[in-house]
Amino acid sequence: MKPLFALPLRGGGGEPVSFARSVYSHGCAGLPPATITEMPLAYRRPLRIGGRVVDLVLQEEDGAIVARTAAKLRRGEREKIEKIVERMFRLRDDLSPFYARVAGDESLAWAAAGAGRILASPSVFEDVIKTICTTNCAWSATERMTRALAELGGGAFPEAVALAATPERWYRETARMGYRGAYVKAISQNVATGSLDLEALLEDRMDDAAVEEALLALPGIGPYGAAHVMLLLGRHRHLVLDSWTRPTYRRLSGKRQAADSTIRRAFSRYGRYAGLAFWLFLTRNWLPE
DNA sequence: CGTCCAGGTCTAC
DNA sequence: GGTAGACCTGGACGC
Repeated sequence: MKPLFALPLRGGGGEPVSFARSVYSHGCAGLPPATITEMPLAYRRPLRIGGRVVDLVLQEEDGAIVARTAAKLRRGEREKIEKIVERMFRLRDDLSPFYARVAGDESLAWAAAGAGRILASPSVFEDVIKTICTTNCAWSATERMTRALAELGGGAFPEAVALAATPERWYRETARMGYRGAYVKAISQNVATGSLDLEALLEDRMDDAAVEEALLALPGIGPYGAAHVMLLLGRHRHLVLDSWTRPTYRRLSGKRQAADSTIRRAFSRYGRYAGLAFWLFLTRNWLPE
């Protein structure tokens, strides 16, 4: 397969980007959820483009993210895919202030080698829906729900129009989403009609408070979900506090117990990168080395 | 077989 | 603004 394009592994501030250390916070970016150990070699990701599903392979070569596909692309599609990959790796984010901040840090200095690109989905819509599928259930249930969604979409995550047109029965009996089904369908309907524009949350001009407010207004998205989606949007202030991160923090920090307010205070020194610092602190052992 | 709860959120006080 | 209770589902666990 010939390369489609090569995106330099550099962030918005010219800082290094480690392909192997670009991981997603949850199973949210991949379908099916890829494992972290696959990342250093290649990242496969089915992508919907021009009304069909294209299998995209991304890997690191000579300091760049190289994309390939066996599919025949039409005019303009290569550029579209390039934009999508740039968004997924959040290559325009400038993490250099964060790297400067952790340079002398005992627990996070390692991150300055290019970690912290939390892989996002091709669309904010996909990230939001998948995040809802992580709430109040075991991880196995999240995988089941996202697998069902991918299957409905013919291999890639379905578009809002398709989800809006899917009967409740499917949500209940096939995806087995329980009460989440109504949330997913409602959001999909609003996106499909155009009354809700989740992709607008990608705009840099929006401030964090406005993005957070818009996310919290969505059914099924609360403080946890908003913090999670915001990390995927490159807005790193909020800590993702849930039933996995809380005990993991206690285990790694050696604290017997820690209230949310205490954890927040412990990471407040990272300022607008507090949420990213927290996440990297928790997931260091997910990464190679 | 019943209870609990998992990478929470919503509603009703 | 803060806090119980309910909520789909299905695996884990105790009895």
